[in-house]
Amino acid sequence: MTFRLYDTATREIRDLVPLEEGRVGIYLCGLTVQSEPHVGHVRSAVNFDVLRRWLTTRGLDVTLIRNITDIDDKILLKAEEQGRPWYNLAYAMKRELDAAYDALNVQPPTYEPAATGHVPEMLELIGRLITRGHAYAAEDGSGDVYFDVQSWPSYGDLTHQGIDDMEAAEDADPRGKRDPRDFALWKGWKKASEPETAAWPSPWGPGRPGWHIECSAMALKYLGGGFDIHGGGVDLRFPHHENEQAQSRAAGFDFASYWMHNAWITTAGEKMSKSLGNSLVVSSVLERVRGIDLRFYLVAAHYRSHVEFSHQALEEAAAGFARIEAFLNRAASLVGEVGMGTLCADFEQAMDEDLGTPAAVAAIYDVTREGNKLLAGGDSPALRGAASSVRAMLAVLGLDPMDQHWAGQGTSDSEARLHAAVDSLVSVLLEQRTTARAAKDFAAADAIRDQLKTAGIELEDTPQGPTWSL
RNA sequence: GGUGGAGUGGCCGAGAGGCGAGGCAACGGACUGCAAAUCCGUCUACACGGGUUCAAAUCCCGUCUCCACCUCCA
Repeated sequence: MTFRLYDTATREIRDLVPLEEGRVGIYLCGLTVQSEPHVGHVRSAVNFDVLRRWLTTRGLDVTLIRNITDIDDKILLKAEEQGRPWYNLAYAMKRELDAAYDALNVQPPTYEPAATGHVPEMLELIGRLITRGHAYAAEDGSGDVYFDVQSWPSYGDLTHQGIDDMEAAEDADPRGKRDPRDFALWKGWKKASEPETAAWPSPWGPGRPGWHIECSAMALKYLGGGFDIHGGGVDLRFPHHENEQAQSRAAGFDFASYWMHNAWITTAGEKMSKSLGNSLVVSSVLERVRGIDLRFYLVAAHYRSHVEFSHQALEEAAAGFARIEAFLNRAASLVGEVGMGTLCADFEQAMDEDLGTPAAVAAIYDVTREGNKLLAGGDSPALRGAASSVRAMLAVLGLDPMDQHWAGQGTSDSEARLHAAVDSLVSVLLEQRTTARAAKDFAAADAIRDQLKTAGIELEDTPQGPTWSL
């Protein structure tokens, strides 16, 4: 069985055949760090994190590069509005982003290059494009450098558009362009409105890189001239990815073999976008549910499906996840430690077919149900098998509740001690209740149960005796 | 104008010619002193109108509605 992936460029699901056997190179467009990350941003990160984890469990050596765009128009604009240096804003937002990734258990990439650290590589690439006749310095003295789309016949291939069908930019200002569709590789420094710290020296005068060239330069540097998968959100297909591909291939590199794009999360039917101001900032969503619940919600939908975000759906998902989690906890209390078991066949099959996480989750529920039936029989090899299998499958999705990563999010050392203290108190009450029940004094027994419930403690009667949880 | 995507049961959400994905909620049953939890069962859906086929949510034609991208949005 081989892993199959939907390739946006060819519009079909095809076998993933790595350029180098046993190794996979992935470049994921990260964020422009200009504001707090919202749920849509982390969806992308979570999807590619699942891809990475699955390829790794399939025995592939994965190199994942996810960049940070830490210089661009909007960063400069917002920093100006907020009256602070642009690099201060970019760094602060980068830290927010890291916190969001961590809250959702997104593994750090192999490397996370920042645009500002790769200006020499970009200049070299731009120079190469000029030499090959695919780029030119603007003739208006602006210091801009543009890619010449007319010089590259396959421009538009990735998104299957003919260049003549494309709408010209709204602002008819051609600046120094030969064709309105030409895009900037390098943007000359505008002394009047831009800080000196945002300009780097170049053969065309001081300036800063265009957005598209950043990703090409960093992908080529860390993954080589040809690599396996390039990913990002669907909106990046055009112009960003089209431009990346054009400039990279025009410079003589093969670039990405597969293009993978995740769909949107919308709110109220509209795209979640910074400019619309309807962003669901991750930190505020996490005030209502745990990070693991949000991750489960994101993983339970297929990455290419559009998701209409709602708190109700999120809470339903959390309720569903709680059932799986409860099974693992009950199993653990019977068998002791639950290890990492084997993945069931349905799960593997689902994941191999273009990361079919919805079917994979269904497979987890199947095993959970079987496991719950086995629970009545006490400790058994079958129960251990079911519990360890559930745990292993969850781990592939980054959702293992026993992973210490999640433990950090709610169980501090002092909380653990508090839990132990409450446990000893509740145990006394549970003994009293058991005695009362044995004496058929149900009024007294129920009074204890109600009392605990008022305090926020739920009881569960199991064949092995009563247990409690908050 | 160009290029794509979507419409599925009370709700969320898979599937892409034929064996009722799964989850949440609800209801019934088992278990329980009663509950909770768990298990079993019930709720047989695919925007609309045609067509192809032994068989259509799935393919074809048409219609409606919604969404995205078209030069710096995950």
